[in-house]
Amino acid sequence: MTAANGRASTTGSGSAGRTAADAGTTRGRAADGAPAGRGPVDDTVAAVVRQWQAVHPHIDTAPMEIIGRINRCAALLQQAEDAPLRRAGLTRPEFDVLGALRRTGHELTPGEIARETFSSGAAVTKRLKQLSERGLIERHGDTRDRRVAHVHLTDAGRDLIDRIQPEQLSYERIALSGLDGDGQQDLAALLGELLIQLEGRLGAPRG
Amino acid sequence: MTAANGRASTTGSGSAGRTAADAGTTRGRAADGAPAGRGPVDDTVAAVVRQWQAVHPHIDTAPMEIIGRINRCAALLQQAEDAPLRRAGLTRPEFDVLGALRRTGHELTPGEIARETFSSGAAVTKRLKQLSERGLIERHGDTRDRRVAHVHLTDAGRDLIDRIQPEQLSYERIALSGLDGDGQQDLAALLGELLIQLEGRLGAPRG
DNA sequence: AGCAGGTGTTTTACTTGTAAAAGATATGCG
DNA sequence: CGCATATCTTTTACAAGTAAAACACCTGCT
Repeated sequence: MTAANGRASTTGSGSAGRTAADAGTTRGRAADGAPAGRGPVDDTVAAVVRQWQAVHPHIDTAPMEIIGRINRCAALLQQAEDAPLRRAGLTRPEFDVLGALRRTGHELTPGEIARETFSSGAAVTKRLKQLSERGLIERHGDTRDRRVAHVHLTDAGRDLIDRIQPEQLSYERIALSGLDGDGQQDLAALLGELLIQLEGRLGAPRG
Repeated sequence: MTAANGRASTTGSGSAGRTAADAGTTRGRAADGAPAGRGPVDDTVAAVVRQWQAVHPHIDTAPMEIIGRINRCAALLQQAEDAPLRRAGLTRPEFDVLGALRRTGHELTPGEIARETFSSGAAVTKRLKQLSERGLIERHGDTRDRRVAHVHLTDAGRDLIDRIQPEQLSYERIALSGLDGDGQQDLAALLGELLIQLEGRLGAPRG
């Protein structure tokens, strides 16, 4: 259950949560969607940004407002998402292995699983050992190339992922429900755009 | 340098990177910004989503398209961001500690640092030990309440963070440069909205 | 005063991840 | 054929993180 980190930084991020004013918000849809009421709510990243600006009045903090928020959202969502998995006694990385096997619909080699789940081969080896001890997956060697193994879900593994995955999706839907439908679509599209750039640039060529 | 994870999952995420078509994109601004050329590029999350839809034709994959992308972006950005820090021999969590001290402008107790950086007290204890062994911070006990310690940057620590933080920001700016100015502002605003909801719901009350 | 209970920090025991090396095969080329 | 080199997976040694317990110290109440 451990090592489910929860990073949150951006250029020295973290945050407090005090203060009140308004600062790095934008035009279009922003923090002004609220009917009338109480002053603009502030996320923790905005507070951090303000602190940095007080220290270095001239810096351009735009990157922090995106990257800091991505990291912080990832951390908070992971905490929330972990709940359904915890109940099933699975870690997220383990869940990802089962998910990869389920959604591809066929056997995978450890190397393929590593690529599918963006983890190191060594980490996958460990996870596979545990998952097979729990009877959720099985492995057998390739007959042609005896270096490679093939991994597949057992019936139990398949049942488990099929039971948990919908719970997981529901959980996520609730977590995102603070954003309306349009907001969600816009956010997904923007993140997709960014991701394409990042994967092209930083991600492996991955033919 | 270790334990700088790099999670990427959403409900059994991970991804391949094959396939080509188009699927879960949205209206408004999307993957159609390219002048003419080659078919719509696809991020890895879109491919995963398609795989799931092939397996369970009726599921609503909307949450995956946001959360999966947030996680994947976070993982890729962290890799990239780590570069400048690595050169300085700092891990991200260590950098966050220095950043918190620098941006608040005053001494912090270990507990405050833990809150600022969203980490556990135990983790902070370890980081402080290392940072002080490297001469970047110093600590002294509170005279009133001898349980508490006060931590402050040394001159060396301050010089280090002041040198690295701008590099870090530049790095981040480049990483985000695939998105135009409007896209960045919209993204920051939407993430801020989401974050406010998440922090209100999942984050500690944090008065 | 004296103690029950709370708070700030560190320690302990253990889990998991990583990098690099080791194993075990495959493959290509002279 | 036979070796050098590349590939797939696992092992090894080690670095952090976590939860829970241990410490050390305050505070308030009787």
